[in-house]
Amino acid sequence: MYNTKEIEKKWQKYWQDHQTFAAKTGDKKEKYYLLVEFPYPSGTGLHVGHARSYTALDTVARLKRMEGYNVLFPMGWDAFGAPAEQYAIKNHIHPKEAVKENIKTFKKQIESLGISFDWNREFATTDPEYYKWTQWQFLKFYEHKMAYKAKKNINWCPTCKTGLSNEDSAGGVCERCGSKVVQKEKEQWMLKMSDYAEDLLKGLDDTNFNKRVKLGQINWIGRSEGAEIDFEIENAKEKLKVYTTRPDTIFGATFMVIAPEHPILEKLKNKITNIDEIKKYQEYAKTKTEFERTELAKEKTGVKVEGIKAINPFTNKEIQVWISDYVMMNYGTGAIMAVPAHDDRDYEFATKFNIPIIKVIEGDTLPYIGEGKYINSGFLNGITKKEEAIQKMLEEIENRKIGNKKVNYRLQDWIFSRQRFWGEPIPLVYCEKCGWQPVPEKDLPVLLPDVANYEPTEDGESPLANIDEWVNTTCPKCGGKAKRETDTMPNWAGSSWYFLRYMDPKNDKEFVSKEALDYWGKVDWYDGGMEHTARHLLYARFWNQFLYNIGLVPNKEPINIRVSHGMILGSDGEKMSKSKGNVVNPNEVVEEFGADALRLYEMFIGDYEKDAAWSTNSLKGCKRFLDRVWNNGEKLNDKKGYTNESLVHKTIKKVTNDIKTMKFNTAISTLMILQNDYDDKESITKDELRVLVHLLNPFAPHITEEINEKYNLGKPLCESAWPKYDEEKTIDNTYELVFQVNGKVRGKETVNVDTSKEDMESLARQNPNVQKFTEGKEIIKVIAIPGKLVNIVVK
RNA sequence: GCUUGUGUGGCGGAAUUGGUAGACGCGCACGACUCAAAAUCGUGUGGCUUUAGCCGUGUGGGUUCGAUUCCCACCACGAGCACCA
Repeated sequence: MYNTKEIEKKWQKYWQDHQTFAAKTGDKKEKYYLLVEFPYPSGTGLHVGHARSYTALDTVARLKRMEGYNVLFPMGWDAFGAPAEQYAIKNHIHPKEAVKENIKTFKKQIESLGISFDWNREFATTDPEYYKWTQWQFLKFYEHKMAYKAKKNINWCPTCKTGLSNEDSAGGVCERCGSKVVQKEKEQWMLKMSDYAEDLLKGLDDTNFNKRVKLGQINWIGRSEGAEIDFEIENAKEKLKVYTTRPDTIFGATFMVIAPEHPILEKLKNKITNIDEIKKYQEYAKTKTEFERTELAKEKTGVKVEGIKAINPFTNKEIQVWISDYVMMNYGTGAIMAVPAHDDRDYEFATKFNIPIIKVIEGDTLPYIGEGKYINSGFLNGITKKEEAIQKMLEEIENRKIGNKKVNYRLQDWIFSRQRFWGEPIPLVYCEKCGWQPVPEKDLPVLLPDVANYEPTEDGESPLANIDEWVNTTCPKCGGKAKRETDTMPNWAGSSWYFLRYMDPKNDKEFVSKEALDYWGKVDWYDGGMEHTARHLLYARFWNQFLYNIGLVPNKEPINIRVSHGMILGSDGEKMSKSKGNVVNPNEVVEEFGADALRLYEMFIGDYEKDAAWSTNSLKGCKRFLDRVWNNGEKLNDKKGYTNESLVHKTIKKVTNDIKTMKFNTAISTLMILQNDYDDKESITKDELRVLVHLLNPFAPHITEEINEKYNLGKPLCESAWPKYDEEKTIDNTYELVFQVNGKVRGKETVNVDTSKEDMESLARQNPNVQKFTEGKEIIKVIAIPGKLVNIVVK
């Protein structure tokens, strides 16, 4: 038989020695840029899920190369992040050491799968040569007033004295110590992503993302059309501005609700008679974690603001003002007009606190959300169409100058600060005299200090704040004493532009050369996990659009196609995890069955975009198929060409199309059908074997190259042109004509493709079994579809 | 709750400008080889009845000569978002 380990090693070395996968910037061939999300090199090593997506795009990459494209298929490491930092704190080593080790393991594992990455372009986000440019780009944001500092709440563990990500504070408790997480206000660097909401939405039209990916983006941006309307406050000059998508229901607005943090409370505190109670509620709202606000706060809470009243501008009636945490300060204006008859939340609130409810749209139940006839609504009465009522109301609001149309987005500005050690330092310094100053370009990168011992600070600052010799510096403007910003960038920063760097990874003069940007253009095909299709993709698009707007990149949208692969689950159908004991280690699979069998199986497992459960038996089936392909070598004859031409040409056509449309499983089953045909033959030609191993090569690159060489079928497959099919030869001369009576199959006959409808019909009538079912019955209709069937309808 | 996707044999899954449902693989059964087992090869494999047929793609209806495919209602499961006004 054959030794998978020897074969794999041999061909991996061949590809390395011949630089088979090196992409050439500026090459005359047409470019094709394939990208898989670079992994976080965790200590646990490669997951079979990584193998799935890498193999999938590797298959496409190998096909595209053989079709004559200059393929860029790079790989790198997204290596900043909390796990490396925590590991380092615990073991008193620098995180870069841990990262180095993990990358080594990961790389070795990926290489053992024979993925055709161009390793010449490898880098890690943690390389100073890389994060220099991440910092440089941050300064571009700063320079264009797209970065600013603002107070924001962070999840805070009072015991560990550290800020926590939402993931680390799931369930409202600190993941490490179990203490209750609270909200703490902190000054943070922000990127003005909300300015780009409309562009990020519109830009989707210039991409070929599939529906589910586009929807993810659209939901995240969350565009809504409505109006801002001013409500007067009795006895005060202040007006209360609300945002609503339903101005048509304003006659039913019987109270107002404002967010606990709303600034008007401070402005009107002298008029508010229950200010202590209000303050108490504000405190209560602040201590609530995100978890409590969503999970536990099923019941509405709130406090009536005594002493002030608002006026409904259309009914001119006094209405109550309440504060409640179901209104968010960071969306709209932080205040709403509540229409309890026609909004679930307002209804719940009004019933709980006995606030009047006025119906303005006819309907049987309360709250009634649907469309209907307007009542109790002055000039809107009698209208039945929502759109019409909204339009009329908007005109009236603008005529009376009490408000205007307004589009809102859920998309918020990007909180860009992290109080962590293991991230890109934000390259700014603070000078008492000159304020915030960017670090000059010549001083980039701002390196992380080489210390092995660092602990979180008492007050939630980054661990960097404790390292005096690093913090203290001079002001680039006045030369006086200054302090560095100690916050670092989020993990998302480095991954927001890495696809650009791959185009020109060694450049120490620019983040990417213009030449490389112009040559490689967009990422043609980007694959990643479902968990990244919302945020990461949005961040990357935002970052790129910003670079485009300041003239640094040639395309506004950086990615053409984005696909999201399904997960590989354990054999029990559950997500793989150590605790469940259902983890499959790709190393062990390669060891026992070989890389080709693993690759083939992961592509055969099912629909690429869906989750799939691991099955070692199915894997063995794929291995058996490879063995049968190998055994073809035993029965080669001296003849030339294909004995079953139409099957071969059909196979070439289907495999080619299926790979390009990600139907990897059916591509493989088509190859299995071809092999089954060869198995039925006494002997096969070299041409027949060559075409099979060629088509199989993108999936199983090692064994196919070995067979090709062993039987002198031709030059190495990776250096040969992809097989072409002849459309004419895929068409059969005959087909199996189906006879139906009343839609049921009653007989079949092989006929010539050009059999006329008349002949088809008479063949059907002559068929004994058809006669049996039509005998003594009245024939109403005969339908003849050439190439398919004849259906006789009887009564 | 909203948005969205998916429901096909014992299992993973094929097939949709509406036209032979179950390709391919796994598993299983029987047979060959073997002292025996594994591996391999061959045959069969949706269910029910057997010369032929009936039923069958989550459930109920509809359109059609013909529906896994189109339409309506419902059920189940998964994913994403989650008090966004």
